[in-house]
Amino acid sequence: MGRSPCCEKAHTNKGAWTKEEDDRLIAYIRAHGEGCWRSLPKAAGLLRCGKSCRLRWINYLRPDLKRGNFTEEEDELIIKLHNLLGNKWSLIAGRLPGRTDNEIKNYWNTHIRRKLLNRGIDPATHRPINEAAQDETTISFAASAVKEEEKSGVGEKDTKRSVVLQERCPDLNLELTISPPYQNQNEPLKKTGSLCFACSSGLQNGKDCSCRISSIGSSTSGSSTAPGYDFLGMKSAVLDYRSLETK
DNA sequence: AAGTAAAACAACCGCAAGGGG
DNA sequence: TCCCCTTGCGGTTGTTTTACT
Repeated sequence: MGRSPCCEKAHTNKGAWTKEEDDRLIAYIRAHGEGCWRSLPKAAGLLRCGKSCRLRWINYLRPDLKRGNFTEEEDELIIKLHNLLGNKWSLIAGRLPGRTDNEIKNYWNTHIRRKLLNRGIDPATHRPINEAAQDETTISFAASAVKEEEKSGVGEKDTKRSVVLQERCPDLNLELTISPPYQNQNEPLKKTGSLCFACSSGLQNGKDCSCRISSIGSSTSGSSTAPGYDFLGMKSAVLDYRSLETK
């Protein structure tokens, strides 16, 4: 027994929306507000399924949407957030007013991935490509999860998914203790090739670069007593993440 | 101008989480 | 506590547009 379909497929339109359908949907939501997507199509006189209406509204018709090209600032913000959150497009979208998760996802796949690759950065791990390929011992959030999936080949999809989530968003996991990858604490950061959040995002020497700070021995970071505290930029990243609002 | 490839965008599908009965 | 329903999310596919030969 499968679940019942979300709608009567035989009597629903699919594909591109017409102007008339858009108008109907807008008019209905203006009059009644969002919500009750399942019953909305019938009430609004649309031959669409509720999911389709919701998607159309959220991704295209919402009045607060900011259409047009992404700015350089938005680009960098998306990269940072993706580094932090992984493919949590809705969370990323929550930090970009007027942008939708779908829009950001598409933009990532068509523009930013290539941009990072051009910078020599693996878009999945946000680490330099050659380093990711060579350094098998260093933890790489996304890459390690993928490797684990490939290795195991077992159907424990959920387990794997949660592993990925835990590793990418350590702050969410209240059980695990987060440990930075092994790193000789006496060795200067430069020598080990570890990068701060900014550098791993391709923003070498940018204003967010903490490598520089670490390397000149900033006392504010307490780097001598807490090496690795700035692990992949999580010092700032965690703070950022905690301020995120869920939709 | 026509054909083809690549890029960009919109929409669909399946799954999971959360809430209510 | 369990089951069902609704909603939301992320991955993927399909279609349209643009660039190139």
